[in-house]
Amino acid sequence: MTSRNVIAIVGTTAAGKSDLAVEMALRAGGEVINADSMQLYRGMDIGTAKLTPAERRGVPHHLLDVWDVTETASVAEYQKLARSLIDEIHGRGRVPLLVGGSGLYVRAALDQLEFPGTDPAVRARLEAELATDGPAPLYERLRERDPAAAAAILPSNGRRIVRALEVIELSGGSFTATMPERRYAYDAVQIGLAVPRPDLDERIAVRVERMWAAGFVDEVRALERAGLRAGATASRALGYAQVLRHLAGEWTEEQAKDQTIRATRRFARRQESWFRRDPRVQWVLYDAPDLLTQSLERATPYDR
RNA sequence: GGGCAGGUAGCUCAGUCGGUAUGAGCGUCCGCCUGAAAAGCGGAAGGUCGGCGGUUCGACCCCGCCCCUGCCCA
Repeated sequence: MTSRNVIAIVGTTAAGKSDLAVEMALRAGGEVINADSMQLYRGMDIGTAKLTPAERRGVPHHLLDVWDVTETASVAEYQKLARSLIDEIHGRGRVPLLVGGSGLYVRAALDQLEFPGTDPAVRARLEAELATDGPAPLYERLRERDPAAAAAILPSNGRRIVRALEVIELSGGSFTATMPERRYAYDAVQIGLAVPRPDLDERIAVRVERMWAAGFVDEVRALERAGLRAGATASRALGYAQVLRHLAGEWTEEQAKDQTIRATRRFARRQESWFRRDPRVQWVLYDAPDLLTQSLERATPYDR
């Protein structure tokens, strides 16, 4: 039985991707590569629903706990890490299982996609400008230098305008503001775990309740001492951002919890729309009795 | 039983000194996304303004009665 080069398991948060991945890895002789932007952070365990070592059941898991919460995340860096891991696992004759709900990270690992460079100084300057003047003047400049990019970016989206200007400045060229055609860089397959809305909303609420019961607030408190507030990415993670506001006295603990549930649902909707657009994703119902079999079948091309 | 406050979008509420509701936030639905992506941004759908009468050219807004909710007094 030959299997694909790389098996990806995608879908919304709380769909059960991690557990399925372990099952599949056990059956297919695989190793898991995390594709969840927040699970890359060290110490963010409860809030990201990171599998405990016991739950990993002996299956090697990669790209967990590699960044400090004070570091800003980077897809480009993730891409390098993920790809070298894929090669490494292939070298061992094993199957890489890419698992996570960060759509862009999955594409960075699997697809032909190149990220133009960055420069902290340029970025900082543009961001400072955005902070003081708002997006309008920056957008005006973008329109002059790269009309095509400007047409694809909304005038109110300061973040994307800044990045576009940064790339243009550094490269002297233009910024590709639309995602390229989907082309795998590997012989990959993506399995999507589909969860009907009502179930999904319920699962999210349950998950958040469990996080709280498991001592999530203490986890955030400890990370706060480790500099979480200074982390541009980690401080904005679902749950962490809300608890931070509670710790600052802005919200009660109950409010922080409710807001976390809301925000997570909103996020799950964004994840759905991201993965739904990718016609290559093969969907399986999260609670199908033969979920594992179905998933393994899809990971095994009989047509060659 | 009496008094007061209130009944406007799924929820919490603005608002109109009578002239077809610019309604807002949240929620819902949909879309975008190339070095922060659990981030960032955009669009749409939702209301017989508690009910029935009356006054008026015209009522969500004024009047009457009724229903519902909350508080207070008996």
